[in-house]
Amino acid sequence: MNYESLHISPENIAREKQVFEDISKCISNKKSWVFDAGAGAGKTYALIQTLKLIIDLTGRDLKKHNQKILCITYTNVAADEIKERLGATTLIDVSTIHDCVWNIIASHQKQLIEIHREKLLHEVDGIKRSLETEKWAEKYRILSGEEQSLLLEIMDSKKLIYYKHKRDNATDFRAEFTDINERFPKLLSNVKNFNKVIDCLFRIKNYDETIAKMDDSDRMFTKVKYDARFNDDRLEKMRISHDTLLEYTQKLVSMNDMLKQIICDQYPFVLVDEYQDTNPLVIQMLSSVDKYAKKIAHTFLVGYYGDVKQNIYDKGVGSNFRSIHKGLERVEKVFNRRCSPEIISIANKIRNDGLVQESIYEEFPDSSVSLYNMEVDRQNFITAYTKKWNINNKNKLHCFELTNERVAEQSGFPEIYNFFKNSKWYKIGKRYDFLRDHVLSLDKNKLGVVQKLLFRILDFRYKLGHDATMLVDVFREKYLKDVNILTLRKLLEKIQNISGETFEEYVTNIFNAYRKGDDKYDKCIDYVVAEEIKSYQELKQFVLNKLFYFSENEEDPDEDNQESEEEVDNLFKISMNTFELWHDFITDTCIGEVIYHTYHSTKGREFDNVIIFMNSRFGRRKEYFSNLLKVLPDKNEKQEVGTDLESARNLLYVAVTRATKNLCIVYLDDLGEDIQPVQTVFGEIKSKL
DNA sequence: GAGGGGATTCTTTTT
DNA sequence: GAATCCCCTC
Repeated sequence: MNYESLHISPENIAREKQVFEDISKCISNKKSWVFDAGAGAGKTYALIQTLKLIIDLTGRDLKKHNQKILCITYTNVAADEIKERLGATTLIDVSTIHDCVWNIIASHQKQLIEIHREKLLHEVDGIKRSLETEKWAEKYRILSGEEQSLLLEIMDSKKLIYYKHKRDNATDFRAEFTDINERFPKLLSNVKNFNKVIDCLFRIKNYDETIAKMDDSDRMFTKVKYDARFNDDRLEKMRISHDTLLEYTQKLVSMNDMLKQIICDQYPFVLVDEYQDTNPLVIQMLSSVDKYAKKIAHTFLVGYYGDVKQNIYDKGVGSNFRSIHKGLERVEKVFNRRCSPEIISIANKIRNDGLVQESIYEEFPDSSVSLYNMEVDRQNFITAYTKKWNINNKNKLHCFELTNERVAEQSGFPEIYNFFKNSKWYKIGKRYDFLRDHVLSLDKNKLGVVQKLLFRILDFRYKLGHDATMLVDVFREKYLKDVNILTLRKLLEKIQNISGETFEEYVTNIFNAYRKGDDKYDKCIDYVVAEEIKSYQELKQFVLNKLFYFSENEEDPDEDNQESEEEVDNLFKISMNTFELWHDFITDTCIGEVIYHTYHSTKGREFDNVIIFMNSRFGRRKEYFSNLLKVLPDKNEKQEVGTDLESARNLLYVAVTRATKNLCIVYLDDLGEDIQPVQTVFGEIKSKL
């Protein structure tokens, strides 16, 4: 969309200015505020304007007192964007909440250790309580105290064997622990419950030992560590997760007035971007600093920017916000600078909190909204709409799907996604939650080990095929220094000429020319592939080791290995075109006219042409969207708080408001008889293309 | 037909 | 890691 040609009336310009003046009044009256604005209102713009205004008003004082403005974002991407739009300034710290909070508290190790010790004790208590009450532990409870300690003793001596076979099926697992089965006959009747109990026992032991070491001031146990790369608590190793970091911070701040003062003196202004996504503990913390600052009469202003209805993450504070940080001035912006009036009107009906948006523009280009309820072949439907909306490379079509699996399928590389999904490491290893990051992340660092290797080869090939690519992108910089251009060009040509219809062929051809006397070529291949892989066979072996033989399961090597080998073979027999589509997807360079996203991943973005494919089920919740559609324009917000209805509503709101001009929703399940609510919002329900 | 146990099947996103 | 389906036993 080209918004610059759209006209805004003088009245609306004045009204928009007034909104900003409301914020500026909060600043001069020293009142914290919350800026609520629906989708497409220009929230980030307002945030940046506010930052600039604060600098204009108080920059000099801030500098004099060595103070700063703090701007907290939810993601690194958002932090980077704000930094860029802001330009160079030393008066503003922009960072994610976790970075920021860790910077503040990391030096308070003495108190952190105390909190950590308490947490460990608390966890041990909790685990003991579940062993005493939960049904899955009832077989364990039957044992006498002596038997219980004996069990722990035996299992502790077999710890490595236990972890190795933990994921085996029940029969194999029992075979490995026949001695336990003899000594405690009933205990292994349910292997899963047994595992749960043993895990608990180990954790208690670990935590107890850690507490003891902390009390002994063991050198390895004098500091609490946080590493943004890991998302799991390793409390016994003094390492905490993202959530625990916030938990500790909140505790530390609440019990330490000195720290509250340090925070408010260091950062008299704190702006929170997308506050609805922020963990409630963060809001609690800011609220308590706010209270304390008032008590000691220091300046401390918080400005929250966000939209409760765009909370689509489970852990975000969402609509609970208002009950946590009270006494805020509310600034509301009703303008929408993104969507057509038609789409705005639908979005207004989906919202149920009373915020009604209006377009800021006097006129808007032709737009369309339609809703279909029918079973469709997606491809046919998309083809029809490609014509209808005149889709081409400059006017792309964006399709929203609920799951990543479907996005992978529609984007043309289901075989690749499914290969990983069905590989042992993910499937038997129950690492389902890693799949998305490992296979589909646009951040290459987040890809899995195997995926990274495949990506390197594909990216190398892609860059060779593109004229715009600089030599430095393809070759290690070291080469460029002592090789003359002619040799380099020859080498480039040689590599460019490597062909292959499938991944197997391509890699085979790469290695056919390897170690044939061309030292420079060899080095180049070493760099791209990996030092330890010298043939297609070795590549295959690498994949097998990482994804299939990782536990070195020695039993039935024949049958097992053959099957796994076949799967890897099949992966590499897939056409190179399919791999290219995967490569384009994770580099965000899709050349097609149709681009697929999950609903969630479109947050913050906007597209001219959007088709939303929707069905009733989302995950385990079979009636996720069907329940919402039955009550769609219902304004009874309070009853919905915390329910699936609320989260479905927010997700639909986010999805719908991504569209600027053309929007089409396709509901693929039966709408049932109660179609009135859907009609009220979307008008006619079409059942034919 | 009730309940126990095993295997299989699921979503999204961020730090 | 919970929900659900399926199979088995009593």
